[in-house]
Amino acid sequence: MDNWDEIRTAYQVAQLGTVSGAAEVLGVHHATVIRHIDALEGRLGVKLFQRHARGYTATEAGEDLLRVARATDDQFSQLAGRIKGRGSDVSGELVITSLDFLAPQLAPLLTEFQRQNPELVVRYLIGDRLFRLEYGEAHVAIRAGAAPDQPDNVVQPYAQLAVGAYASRDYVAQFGIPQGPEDYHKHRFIAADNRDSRAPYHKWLWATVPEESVTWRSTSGAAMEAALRAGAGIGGLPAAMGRNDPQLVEIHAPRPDWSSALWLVTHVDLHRTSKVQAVLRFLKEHAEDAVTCPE
Amino acid sequence: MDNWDEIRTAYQVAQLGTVSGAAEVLGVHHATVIRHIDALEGRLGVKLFQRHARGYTATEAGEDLLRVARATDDQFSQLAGRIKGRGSDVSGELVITSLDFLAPQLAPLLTEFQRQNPELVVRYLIGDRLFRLEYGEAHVAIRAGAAPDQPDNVVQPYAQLAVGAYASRDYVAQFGIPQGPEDYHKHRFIAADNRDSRAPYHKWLWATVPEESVTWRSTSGAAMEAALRAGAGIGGLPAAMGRNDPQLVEIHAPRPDWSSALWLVTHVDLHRTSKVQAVLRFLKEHAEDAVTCPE
DNA sequence: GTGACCATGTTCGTAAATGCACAGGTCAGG
DNA sequence: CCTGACCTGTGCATTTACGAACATGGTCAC
Repeated sequence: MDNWDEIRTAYQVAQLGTVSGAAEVLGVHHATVIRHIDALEGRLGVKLFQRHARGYTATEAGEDLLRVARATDDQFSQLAGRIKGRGSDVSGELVITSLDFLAPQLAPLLTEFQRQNPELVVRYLIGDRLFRLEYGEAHVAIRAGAAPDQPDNVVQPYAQLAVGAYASRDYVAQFGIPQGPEDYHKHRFIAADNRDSRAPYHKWLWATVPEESVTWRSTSGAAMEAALRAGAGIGGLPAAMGRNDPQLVEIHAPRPDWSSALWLVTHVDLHRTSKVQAVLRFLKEHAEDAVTCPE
Repeated sequence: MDNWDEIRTAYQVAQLGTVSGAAEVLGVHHATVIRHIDALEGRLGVKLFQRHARGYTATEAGEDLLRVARATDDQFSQLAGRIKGRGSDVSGELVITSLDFLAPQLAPLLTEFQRQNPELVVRYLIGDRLFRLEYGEAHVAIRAGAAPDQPDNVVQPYAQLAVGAYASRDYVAQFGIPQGPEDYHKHRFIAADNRDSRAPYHKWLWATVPEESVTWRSTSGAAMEAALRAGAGIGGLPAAMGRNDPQLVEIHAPRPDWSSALWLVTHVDLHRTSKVQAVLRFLKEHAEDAVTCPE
């Protein structure tokens, strides 16, 4: 039972009773309708209609087809409504991914966006691996560093992430604040456990701070943040986080050479959907509030 | 949501995950598959798939389509099975029509046929009007008289209906048996209330019997038969009926010029179906047993 | 009866859908 | 690092399917 269009044609004929009427509804020539019916009957080996001067009347098989095809037509109509509806409003799932250290800033933003679009289900993916837009794992990714140049990905500049150095009040009470690089050997630093990290702050860190002073290392940004708050040492943080937290002390104000670019990345197939467009617009409008830090 | 073939194509792509795989299953070129997808997405205004080098993965809309189309595919498969099955065995309805006076002979035949095909539902239509094969009102019609020459009707000779003249025992006891036409004016005859009837017996009757002796007239064959049994007069009956009924007396043996031809008529669209073929074969095999009367 | 109208059915030229060939890319395995 | 297999994507030639016109037959109203 291949060639669903012929079934659709037969369905209209069965419903209307005439070839001409079906042809008009379907927007094709009545010769086409006749050919479809003949082909379908030939393939099935059963007459679906009895031909007479007043039109076509369905046989038992035709009546059976009429019932099935009517149900199919309904289902397809509903499907089209759902799909088109989904296309024009912001609902369903929104899957967004980023590096973990952006989670504290992004989560409130996404929550507000969800408040504006109650139909939305937010899935905020953070993992040790990069989620791949090409496989549909996420609608939007927020990436840091050099501009991604993946084909099929639409890249927009999002914000410049201001990064400063912070420590907990406990740490400052115990170790003080370094007045310059000459004091670094007397301090403890937190860093990513990855010498090849391309993040500007970490490149600066490994180049400037004595290795023996980098006493707390982790592959997890969240773990590093937790260690920082627990007083393990001085760590780089987005300025928006460090400055708004009364428990943290700013060791170094954000420096231009520590900042890294943030990019909004979407797959080209999803970029033009209204849902993705809406979230991109929202994120860009609120970028300065949350991610960058005014000097 | 027109063009069901594109939905079917998208369904296969969603199920298999690759354009090439879907193309192979569908028996078309993969370029065709791509064009179908593009056309469908363009019409819906929504991306159904995300393209990447390893294939296509369905978006939410594509997943929705997948569910609906899978159900449709199942239903169409079942439909094809039913229709093809219906084509190769004898089941469902068998609608047959005839003139009413043949009912006593046909009914037992149809019952036996139904016994051989238990799946069959027999609808034996008899009415004051001729049921029309062209409109699908019946699968098989049994007609009497001259060969019908309706277009689109397949006509086969069925049997020669032997007609004799009969009366009830009561009538014979009262009036006796006419020895020849000269006695007819002393008898009572039953006839169709239609001087233009083309039935051979009735044409003979109106031409031979004095009009004042035709004392019981009806437009209904069943009513005439009932009147005959009630002793209203002498009437023509199929010999198979009159001779097998001990309550009836044969006034005249069947005469060749009274007999009329019976025809099996089917609509050309139904004639080749196995169900119709089966019933036609059965009726012809049992024609001599029930309808004609061996001399 | 007769003409108007509507239906199916067929033929033929054309346009749209299809198949083909090739390019470009990714991924897995040696 | 390279190679082969497999996927998508695209321009071009071809075939299939379609639409226009006409023929034919039947029904209904007048």
